[in-house]
Amino acid sequence: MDSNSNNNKSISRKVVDQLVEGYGFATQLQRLLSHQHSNNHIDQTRIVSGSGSVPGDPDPAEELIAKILESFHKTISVLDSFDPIADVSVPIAVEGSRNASCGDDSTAPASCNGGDSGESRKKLGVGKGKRGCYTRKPRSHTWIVIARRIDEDRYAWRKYGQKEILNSKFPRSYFRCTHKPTQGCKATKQVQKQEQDPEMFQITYIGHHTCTASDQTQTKTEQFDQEIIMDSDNTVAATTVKVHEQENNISSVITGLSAGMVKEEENNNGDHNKDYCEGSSTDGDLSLVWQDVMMLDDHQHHQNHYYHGETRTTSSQQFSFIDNDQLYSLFDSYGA
DNA sequence: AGAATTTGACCGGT
DNA sequence: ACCGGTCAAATTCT
Repeated sequence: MDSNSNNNKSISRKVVDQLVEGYGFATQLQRLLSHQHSNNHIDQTRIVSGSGSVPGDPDPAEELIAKILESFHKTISVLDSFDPIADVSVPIAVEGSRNASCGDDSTAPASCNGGDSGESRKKLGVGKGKRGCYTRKPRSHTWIVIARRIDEDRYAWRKYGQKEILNSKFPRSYFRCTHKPTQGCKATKQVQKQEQDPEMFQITYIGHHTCTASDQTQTKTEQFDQEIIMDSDNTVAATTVKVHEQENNISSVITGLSAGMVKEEENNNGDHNKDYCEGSSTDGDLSLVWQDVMMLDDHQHHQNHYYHGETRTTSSQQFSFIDNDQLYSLFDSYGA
């Protein structure tokens, strides 16, 4: 049992390592392509997306592509080399549809706080009506973004907690949707500086926004995904990887590099991220990059697919969402 | 004054 | 028992 789970963990670690590596390459490639794109008028033959490289020209893009392929190939090999049969059962979580009692669900009856009267709240030590009474909800839908800016998403967030995390240099901050009290929006996010690169933040989004943007500037909403993706304003931004989660959280963090401005966490106090709400940053819209990656085995260049949606091409595109359904199903099925 | 953040306490999962 | 996530009073900000 134990050895099995250890084995699983080491495998998943390998997988993640490889993915991280591949992801880094992919990011570089994007930069490269983007750079080439910006130089398009000078040297059109360099554009990789369409056709071809110049014969005899040692195209760095090609090399990167090869590395990417290799990296992801290794990943697949790792998974292949692991015999899932040995591990057997994989608890497939029911996606978060319960959420029983009090908790932060605004629709939930005030069962545990005894009506949540201000009275009872005050007597903390005295037994019931204590704060912190909630039921931990199953982590429904989470994905992780590595970004230099924590306001990348432009939603309106309110910080509700901060905590020192074991083995982490930096505390983790907890945010919930500003509209939770009014609209019961359950979206939350957690922000934590990366140890390896303190300029980068790991942002874990949990749940989708259900708030409507009635009191917000809805104009952003439709474009939200793309905004995250490219953030043309600041040239930035986030190399992102989306990670679905079923239950036994895999929290695989896939890092990426990006350049741009840094915002410290305090900036989140400010107003700049108050103006947007609604539109979900999420799955439905994200391209199925991962599937493409997984198929690189058989096919060759899919890099064009990394661009999501309407190709609102900007020279500073720096993104890539990965649909990780496949990754997760892999992880799940290997019990990672 | 109201909104947002901070921070220590508390709860639940492992 | 420990640790992470949430609550809510206190504090700070606008």
